[in-house]
Amino acid sequence: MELSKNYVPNEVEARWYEHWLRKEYFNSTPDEREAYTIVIPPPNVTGVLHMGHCLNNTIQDILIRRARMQGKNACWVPGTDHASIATEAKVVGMLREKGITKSSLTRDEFMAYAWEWKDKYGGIILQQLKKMGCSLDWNRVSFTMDETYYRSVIRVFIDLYNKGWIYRGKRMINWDVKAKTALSDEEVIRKQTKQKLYYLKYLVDDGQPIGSGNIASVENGRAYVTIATVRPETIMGDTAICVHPKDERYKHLHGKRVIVPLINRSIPVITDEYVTMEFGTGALKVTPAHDMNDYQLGQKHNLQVVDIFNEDGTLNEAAEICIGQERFEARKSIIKLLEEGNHIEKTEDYTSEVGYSERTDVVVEPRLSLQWWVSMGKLSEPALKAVMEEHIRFFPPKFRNLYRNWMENIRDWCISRQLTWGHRIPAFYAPDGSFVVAENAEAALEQFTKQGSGVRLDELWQDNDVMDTWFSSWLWPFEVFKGFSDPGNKEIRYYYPTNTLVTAPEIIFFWVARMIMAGFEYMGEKPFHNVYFTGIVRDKQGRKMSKSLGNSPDLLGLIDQYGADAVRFGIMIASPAGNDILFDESSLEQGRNFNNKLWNALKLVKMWEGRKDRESSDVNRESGKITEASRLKPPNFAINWFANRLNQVRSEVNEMMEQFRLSEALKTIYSLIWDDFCSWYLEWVKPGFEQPVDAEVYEKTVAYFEELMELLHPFMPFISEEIYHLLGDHTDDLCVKQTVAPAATNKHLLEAGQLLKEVISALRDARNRNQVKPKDTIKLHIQTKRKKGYAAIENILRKQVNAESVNYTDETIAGSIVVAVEDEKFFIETEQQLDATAIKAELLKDLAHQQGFLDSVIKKLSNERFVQNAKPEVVELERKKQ
RNA sequence: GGGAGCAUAGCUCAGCUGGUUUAGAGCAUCUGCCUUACAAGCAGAGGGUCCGCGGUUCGAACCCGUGUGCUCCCACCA
Repeated sequence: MELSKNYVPNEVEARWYEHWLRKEYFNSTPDEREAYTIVIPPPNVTGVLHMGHCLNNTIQDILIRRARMQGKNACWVPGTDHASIATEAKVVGMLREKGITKSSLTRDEFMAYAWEWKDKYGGIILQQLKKMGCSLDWNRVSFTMDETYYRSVIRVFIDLYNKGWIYRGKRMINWDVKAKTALSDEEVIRKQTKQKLYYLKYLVDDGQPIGSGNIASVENGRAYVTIATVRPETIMGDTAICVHPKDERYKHLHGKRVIVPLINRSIPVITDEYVTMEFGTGALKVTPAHDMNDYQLGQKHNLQVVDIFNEDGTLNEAAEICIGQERFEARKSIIKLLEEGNHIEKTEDYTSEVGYSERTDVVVEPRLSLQWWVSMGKLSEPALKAVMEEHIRFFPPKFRNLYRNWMENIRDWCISRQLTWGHRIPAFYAPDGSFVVAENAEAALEQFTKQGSGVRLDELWQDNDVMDTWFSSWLWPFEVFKGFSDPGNKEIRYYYPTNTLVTAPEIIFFWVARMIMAGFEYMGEKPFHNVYFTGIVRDKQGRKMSKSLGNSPDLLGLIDQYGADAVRFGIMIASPAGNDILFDESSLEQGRNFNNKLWNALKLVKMWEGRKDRESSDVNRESGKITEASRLKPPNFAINWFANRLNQVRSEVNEMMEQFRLSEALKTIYSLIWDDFCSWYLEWVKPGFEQPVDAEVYEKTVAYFEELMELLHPFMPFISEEIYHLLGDHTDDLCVKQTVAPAATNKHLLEAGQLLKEVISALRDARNRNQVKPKDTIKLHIQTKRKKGYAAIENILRKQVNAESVNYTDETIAGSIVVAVEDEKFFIETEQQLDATAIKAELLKDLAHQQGFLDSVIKKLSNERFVQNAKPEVVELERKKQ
């Protein structure tokens, strides 16, 4: 068969993925084997594949494929997340294009559009994962709003409510005035923002009437207090002024009242140690309705709460002035009014962090609102313990500290969202405002009736809010196996706890921590044994990849250009667990080059296929002459050495994989293939041009190559499968080939191989330095105590350094290039004119290095305290160096 | 403000229990090669104040202290 010059991935990839699917290799059902389970972190239905997914899913596929080849029942569950905010935004956008506003639709109508959108676009990302070679069990695709899943989410809500852990409370929340929704703390992005700090004068209320109209001026002679604020538009919500109790400047104000400018409301001066005396003027305006801290202060001091904003961020009647204006408009108007009234003492530029909505990028408004909350105290206890006691292991372990810190300071979780797409809160209200929590209206009515309420079914209405998306995805590891909806079923018993969760550290609190909590609460067992945290994929300059920066490469384009294996290689080669990856296309090039290297090695071996010769020996391969050395069949050394080297690396790779050192494992395999196999082994056994190849050499080489492909397969599944089949007529597939444990290795043989490599490199270096042309042959003289050992490798050595002859000598050969490796000496005799001074300089440099090394050893050994204190084996080691 | 982490070659990273470490790898660079598998290649080479300072130790890239710089998380002062 004619093989193309270079490896062409696209056709190969499509063909093999199709084949694997047809053979149903990725499908799993419970059986007697050990299960190895991974649930995919469900991407948003709105998502398209990006570099983060690429990294994350490549890692999962490596783990799953490896487990599959180790005889485990590998099950990787795919699925998507309904992503309420993101999806609703998409659907609203789509409707807008059609000229439909969301408010003109009923809930059911909107949901119909949303489902239509989901069915049309929601599966794109899963299709893209196939291009990457991901071996997901496609019979198990789950969605967080599947019928039973949906019902489970509702029932979990009801259960937690009945346990008293879900409550409805008026709390200060982050409000997105554009999306008109509550945001979780995690959805608020804090950004340094330039602002102005206004110093406002509040008159002390001395019982004197304020000037006419409703704008009071600060008149000469009247006492006032100055406060600093960046939000003058909220002064109408002020219900107190607060100073530090120990602040001497304001002691005279204790117990007094002051007057809010413009609206002339009289408010008390309170004292609290919360106030920082050094900041601003040391006097703080307290606006409980519009600031998190002020709210807490207000509660502590029993202050009135005056909410001056509507839900869209415009001012309401309670503001008394500027009613209907948008908050930033109102700020301008108020400043103007304050200036007119001489209430502004001064303004300063000021930079501080302001919260912005992750979704709409508008400034978040702290707002009092009735929301649904989960009290986290009880839930977090076992979840914290499991990680601290390493029942769940984190890779890298440094994230345990982060986790503990958060879990120990955990706050209640606001789970209601003012959206339509999602799991609707199962609370039903009667016209009098009372409510019950129930699975449906009929069940709700039953409860009302039991309570003695005479409410009718048609009078009940259900809460319009939906739940935070994470309130569904925290059930993911067990509900994909129906562990909650069908407790104790065969699948959940077999697959749960899952083995490894692979995810980004960014969502350790959003998702990982909550899954652990839900797992313990509903399955009585942790959801996974290990958590592998990937890094964040950044661009070359270290910036996070984002749509707005436009630095996010088109992944499918990259797969087209380089091939999926090369992309997998490129993303994995330099990404230890937990380390951010500075993504650079050059690593994909490296992957593509590696593909080619494999391809060319295949071409070489295939060339031998028709030329194997059972009768041949090294004799006719070299020159036809029978010599003493050639009867020793030098390739035996190469064959035996590589068998050992292969086993050695396989053990190393096993160890690395156990420790989740994936990129190191890949590097090790890369080097085994490129250096040991291609650069050394193949060169050592390669017959001369158009010479036949020894049948044993051929067969062993093919076997080694197949083993290498087996080792590589989890990382680069397509090319390894392709080469495996091109190497031989296999009826099985590498994808499901069962790996046997690596054999023990022969230490001496490995050391001999290492020495041979070093000798060859040293001799080549000497040739290079002395400008001996590659084509020019040399005469090699070896001064060694181990002549016997050289017999086995002499032919390899001769070929590798282009020597026309190899002799053994006890004496120095005059006029030759001297090379020393360990305690062996080599003399290169050549026609080449030698530069004696250069050679001497080289030798002296080397001697100095050796001497320095020796000196350090002698120094150590002559140090009595070293000999006394160091471990005997260490001393022994140093003695040997001498 | 509280917490965590990082700093090793131009770049990305190894270096696990302090001792074969006068510190390694890949990429990049340089030199020489179109050598019948591969120039997307081959053969070699150069490249380091292990962030600074102090300490512990017979011995420190590694342990301790401290300083500097960077990253992330949490909480935030109006």
